Amino acid sequence: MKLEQATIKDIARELNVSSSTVSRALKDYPGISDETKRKVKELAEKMNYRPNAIALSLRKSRSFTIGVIIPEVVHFFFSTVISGIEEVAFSRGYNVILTQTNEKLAREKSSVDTMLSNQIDGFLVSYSKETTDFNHFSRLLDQGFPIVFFDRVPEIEDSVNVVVDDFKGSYEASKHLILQGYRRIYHISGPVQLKISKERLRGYQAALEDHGIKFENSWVIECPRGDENEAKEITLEILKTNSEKPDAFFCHNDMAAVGVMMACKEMGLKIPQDIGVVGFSNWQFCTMLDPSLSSVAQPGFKMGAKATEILLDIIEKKINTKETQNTFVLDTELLVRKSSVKI
Amino acid sequence: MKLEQATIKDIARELNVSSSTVSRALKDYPGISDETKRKVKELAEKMNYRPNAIALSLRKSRSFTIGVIIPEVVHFFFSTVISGIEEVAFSRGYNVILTQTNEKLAREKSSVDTMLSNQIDGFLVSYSKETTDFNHFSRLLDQGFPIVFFDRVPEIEDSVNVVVDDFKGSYEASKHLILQGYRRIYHISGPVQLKISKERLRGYQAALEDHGIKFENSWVIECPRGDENEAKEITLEILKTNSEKPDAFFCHNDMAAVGVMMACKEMGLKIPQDIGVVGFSNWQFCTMLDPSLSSVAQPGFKMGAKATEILLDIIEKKINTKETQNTFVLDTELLVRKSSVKI
DNA sequence: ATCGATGCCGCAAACGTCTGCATAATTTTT
DNA sequence: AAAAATTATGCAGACGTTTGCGGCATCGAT
Repeated sequence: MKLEQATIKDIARELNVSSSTVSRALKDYPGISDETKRKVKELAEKMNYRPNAIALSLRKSRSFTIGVIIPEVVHFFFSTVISGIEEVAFSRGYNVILTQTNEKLAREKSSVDTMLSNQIDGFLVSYSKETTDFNHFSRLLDQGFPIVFFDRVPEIEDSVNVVVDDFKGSYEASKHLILQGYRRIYHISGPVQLKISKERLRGYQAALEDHGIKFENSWVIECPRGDENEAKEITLEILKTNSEKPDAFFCHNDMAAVGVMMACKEMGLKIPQDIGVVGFSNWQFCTMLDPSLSSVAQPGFKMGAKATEILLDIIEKKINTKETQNTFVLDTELLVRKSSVKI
Repeated sequence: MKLEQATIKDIARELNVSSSTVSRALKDYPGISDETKRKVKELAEKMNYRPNAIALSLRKSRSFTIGVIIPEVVHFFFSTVISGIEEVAFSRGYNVILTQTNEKLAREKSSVDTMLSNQIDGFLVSYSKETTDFNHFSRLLDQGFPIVFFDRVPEIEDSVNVVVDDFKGSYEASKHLILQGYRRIYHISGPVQLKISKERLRGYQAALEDHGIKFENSWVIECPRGDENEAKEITLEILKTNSEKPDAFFCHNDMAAVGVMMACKEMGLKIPQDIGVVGFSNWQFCTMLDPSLSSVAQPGFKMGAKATEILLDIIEKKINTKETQNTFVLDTELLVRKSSVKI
């Protein structure tokens, strides 16, 4: 059953005027008498007229819709980003259509295609872990199509990016561990192909060097999936085999940190007395853990809002991609909790 | 900068045929020679032709898009529902446009409006905590517009709903606590205006009665916000003032359960030895807590998938709203972990 | 040679809205 | 009183697709 929606034509017929007049009256165009405007608006109200956005899109070749592509909504961080995106988009009269890639490249590509088919005005993208080739995006960028990348950003010339300062956040977290007296600080790192993984690793290394701690390659362990089970396995492995044991872990994300904590408990090690732990992203559960987990908070809402503002400015030609700075960096905040404070 | 997209007309001009022919050739309609089809398809490929979904929507008065309205994406449960929705929608050729209401009625209403403006083919709705009047939905239902409600469902005649068996899940969880030897089982309940809150309360009461435990009204405490801080406050209050102390808590959701656990720890009570705790929803963090939290798992993905299947069937007229059963109930699963097993 | 059937394709209208241009009616200016 | 300016409205075409209908060949059968 289709919804019988009143159209401009219906109003026009009823009032014995042309659809042009109705269209202009509704939009308060000049050159329409106040009397006519009043009648049109009244009837529109009465007939519960609702403009057909599809027809408008076709006519204007603009859909007032932006496409958002993210890896997974279940990630707390991404879900806060979404809120920021919606907030700005709605307040500026845009709709949001969203798809998650589930970290699959194929899904990412097909999402791009169907969104383009739907004539979206621009993209907001955080790409999948599988994505190493950015042709499907750079092709569009070359044609001048508006895209803003956030969080996970590509290394493409001229792409507009919004990121958090992973390096600094990572540096601060590592420094905090050092100042607390931890010395043998291991790093559970993320998948190396992601730029954020590299940045977080760099921050960690820089902090160690700056504080005169000689850094060992064996202290860095990659944890590609980044979930707690993987991290737990890896940590157990380390705690059981390594001759010189770690006394702290700085983790690429909070899930990994949980894995580390579980492994430590299993080995009878006390946190934070024997082992310090710091995570990244500040998931909701950080405060619920025992001990509560120190973490680097990423401003998800702000990132979503900022990225959207930039994208809409580009779409509305308020800024020019070629002229604008192309990477916007947001600050993180280190939240110190019990897991990293020696008593 | 707009994307210069090739249209059917462009292909037609290039090949000296009419747009009708191109349209039909692309869709393998009968009555077009194989030769022409080949040429059209080849050129379409070469020109990177992508159908304009907007034009199609206008022509067909169908957008192949469904609108999803949920309270908040940060809720783990809802984010899994979204995955289920996307999965089914995409596989059946539909797009998804999503908005969160942030539990605000005004936002819910305006979302309905803009989505209707965008000619969506149907709604998938879990309404906000503020919503007590369902006129904005029942009006549409009366006109035969396809809507499926999930999780939070209204008590409207003829509305099609997908829910989990809150009663049974709640009953099983409470029974489990009883069988573990807990007797003075308190219930931290959700906002009373939500049907799910009522159902969970009923299940809890029924379990107690069936096992000969005399039920006291003071054992049920409403926790409207449902976050851990609120629950913690309330629990501390109970533990400090009540003369006859509880020996277990069955909570309306996992966040509340965390609050209970924090309060117990603060009071020096051991879980599960002194106090048993069971939550609801099985958030990711349940396994990360210490002790791990027993919880009633809701099949979020399945719920999203099921609701979408039903909605699309209604849209495509495969089923008739009047004839079909109108409430689909999915089973929950009690996941017993350490927080509720006396050792 | 005629007829009917069949295969291939184009015309034109429609979906709902906007907008440049023309037109008609009214008022102002000279 | 005629010309010019202003005001209020309508016409028609466009955005990109689909689709009912009709037209023109070609072919086989009678």
